[in-house]
Amino acid sequence: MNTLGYAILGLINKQKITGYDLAKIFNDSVADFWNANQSQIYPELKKLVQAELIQYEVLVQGEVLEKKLYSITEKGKEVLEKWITEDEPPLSQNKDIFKLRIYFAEHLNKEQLLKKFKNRQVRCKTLLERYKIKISEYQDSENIASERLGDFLLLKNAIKQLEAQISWIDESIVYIQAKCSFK
Amino acid sequence: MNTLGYAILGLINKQKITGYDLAKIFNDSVADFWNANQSQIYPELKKLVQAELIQYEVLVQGEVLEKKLYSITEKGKEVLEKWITEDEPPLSQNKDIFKLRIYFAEHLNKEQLLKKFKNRQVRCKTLLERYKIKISEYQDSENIASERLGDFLLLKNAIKQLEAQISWIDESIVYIQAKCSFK
DNA sequence: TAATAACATGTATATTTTTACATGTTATTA
DNA sequence: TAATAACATGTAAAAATATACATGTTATTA
Repeated sequence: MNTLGYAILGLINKQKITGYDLAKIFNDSVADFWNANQSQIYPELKKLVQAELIQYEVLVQGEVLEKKLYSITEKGKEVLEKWITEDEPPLSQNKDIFKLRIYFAEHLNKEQLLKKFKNRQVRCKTLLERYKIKISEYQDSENIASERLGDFLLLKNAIKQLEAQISWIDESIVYIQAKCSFK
Repeated sequence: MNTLGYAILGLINKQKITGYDLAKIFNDSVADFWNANQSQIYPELKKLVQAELIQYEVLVQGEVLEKKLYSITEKGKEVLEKWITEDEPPLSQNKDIFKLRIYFAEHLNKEQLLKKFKNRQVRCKTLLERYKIKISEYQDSENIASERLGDFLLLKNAIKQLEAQISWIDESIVYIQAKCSFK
């Protein structure tokens, strides 16, 4: 079974959920460390049902619209538990087109390079603001329910990473501006 | 053309190089923001040759071993230049199994969770040391040749990101240890 | 009430990436 | 000199992922 399967299993374990809402979670909350689109999610759900790791009940909304509400099975819980406690793979490399282009920075002149950094800066700051709003919902960080612990820790992580990213961008901009020997 | 093609093009543009050495670069220097293995690299090289973006000369090493030394063409330079100056795609999401598991932290008890974090801590610190050694080669950071500017900036980035990661891990460990309400 | 946004589930196709295989050479070192 | 690690190029097949399509429903709002 692949990682996406476990990701879905873990999300379904948190709450009964439809495929559609799973897709939304992959685009929102979880997006910082995993993602998937609906064309992956629906087939994967089918596989998980076949493997008897999840099951579903059909709800009818309105007159006819059927939606499948998935829940985890006992077998699913066991499989999930086992996977979570497995040893970690090596540190993952993160593909990043922006960084790849910066790596080839010699092709850019000062203005072009600065433009790239400033564009990235805006994007990072925007995202950081979003995360900060999210984390402000955890006022009482001393006393977080265990089912929200993961969310909280990863939100902290995302914020730290973004702050580091922004700090790097700021320093790079200063460095590039100061550098006169530039084509 | 896909991003890997541009990555290879950019690397070949820095220096004439063999497929084998490209693979090494993808596992070493560039690994922090892009990677590829030989089964992707060789077919991609073929495509680039067909598209006349690169060319090669055959070198003979020892008695019979032929190796292909690739270099960029004028057309290749133009294509590369154009790609580098393109607008950036949205911030990329980085899939990370460790974070995914932490997101499901409610399944772990205190010791298990701490073990995961401490394991990650060691790996990050090891990598950080490697990067710090690398960056120490740039003593005179005021005066870096433009063809090494990208390397330098990205090394800085990798170090900042790792430091942020480690700081997050440290704080998380303290937080988890202090948290008594734990199964 | 008509238009539209959001909800909901899926398939088909193409692309990308990984894993494993397959073959042989050259340099090092025990 | 025999064994081995590193060098070197590639293919086959499987798995994962992305893009686009296809269809229809329900809730909102102008």
